[in-house]
Amino acid sequence: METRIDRIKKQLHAASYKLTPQREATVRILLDHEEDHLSAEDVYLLVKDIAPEIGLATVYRTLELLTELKIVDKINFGDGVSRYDLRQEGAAHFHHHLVCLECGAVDEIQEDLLEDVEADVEKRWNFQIKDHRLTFHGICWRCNDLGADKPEKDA
Amino acid sequence: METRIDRIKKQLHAASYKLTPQREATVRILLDHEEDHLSAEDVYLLVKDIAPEIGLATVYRTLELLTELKIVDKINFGDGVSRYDLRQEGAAHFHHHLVCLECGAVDEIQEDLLEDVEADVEKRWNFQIKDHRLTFHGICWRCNDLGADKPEKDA
DNA sequence: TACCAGTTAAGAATGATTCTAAATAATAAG
DNA sequence: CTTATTATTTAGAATCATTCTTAACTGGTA
Repeated sequence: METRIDRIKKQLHAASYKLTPQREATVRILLDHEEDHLSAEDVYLLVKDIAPEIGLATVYRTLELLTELKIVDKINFGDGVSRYDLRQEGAAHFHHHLVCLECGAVDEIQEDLLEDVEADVEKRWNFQIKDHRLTFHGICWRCNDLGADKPEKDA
Repeated sequence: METRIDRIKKQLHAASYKLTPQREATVRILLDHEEDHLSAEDVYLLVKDIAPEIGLATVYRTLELLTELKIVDKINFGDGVSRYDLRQEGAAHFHHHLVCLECGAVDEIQEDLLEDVEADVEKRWNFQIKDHRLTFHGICWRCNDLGADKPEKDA
C-alpha cells in the first residue's frame, strides 16, 4: 500500500521539488500530530528530535512550500502565531474550527456545512469562492458542565 | 440626537473607563473610515493628524480596549497584521468578509447567513457558540471581468 | 573533475506588538 | 486650594514571530 508520505513525495515531485531529509522529517512530525494545531516553533522543536541539524528557517520554508501545494493549511486563530494543519486528503475546502474560550481547546469540523451559504454568496455578491475560513468561538462540550459527553463521535 | 461618539462614551463609562482625548481621536478615525480595514499602524498615522502627540502604544491599548468592549472587531486576514473594524451597532455577531485573491480588496457582508449552520453545530457538537469568523477567499466582482456590476447594492 | 541549480544552516534583519519607566492629568480627601 | 492617589499617557526599549542574507553543501551532469 502506498503510504501518505509517498503520496506527498509525488506531489512535491509533480511540482519539481524534492523530498529532502529535512522536508521528510517535517512531514513526519505533521503526520504524527494530525490532531494538534502546531505552530512553526512547535514543529521546529519536534523536528529537532528526529533531525537535530535542521534550522528554524528551513522549517518555515518547508511549511510555506507545503502550504503552497495545499498539503497543509496555514491557520491563524488571532493569537499572533500561525498554525499548520495537514489537509484531509481529497478535501476541496479548508475544514472548520471550534475554539473554546474557556480552555482554549481547538476542535475540528471536517464536514463542509457551507454549501448552501456559498451558493448564495456567489450568486448575490458575484464573488467566485475559492476557499473559506470558518471559526466558531464559544464554550466546548468539555467546559459545558451540563453532563454532556463527547459529541463528535456521534455525528 | 445622540451621536455615535456619545454612545461609545457611555459604553466606556459603563465599564468605568474614560473617553480621553486620545481615545476620542482614535474613535473618530475609526468612524471616518468605517469602510476600510485599518491596521493599528494605519490608525496611528491617521490619528497623528488630529492628535499629533499620541503614541503608538496608546493606539494599541485603545484598540485593545475597544475590542474588549466589543465596540470594534479585531480581524486577521493572515497577512501578519491585525485590522480593526467598528462593529455595527446592535450586531450580535461579527460580520463576514470577502477577500479578493486578485486585487486584495476586502468587502463586507453584514447579513448573518449562518443561523441555520450555527443551530446545527450547537446541537451536534454540543458547542455553545458565542461568536464566529467567516471569510471567503476568491475573485471579487471587480476582477471577475464577466461584465458584472457592483452587486452588494442589489442584495 | 568542474559546474550548476536547488537546498540548507546560522544568524542578522525586519516588522508588529507589548512592556517599562517616567511624566502627566484627573480625582478625592482634607 | 493643596496634597495624595490613581489612571493614563509617551517614548523608547524589549520581545516575539517571521523572513532575509550569505556562504556552505548536495546531487546530477558534461
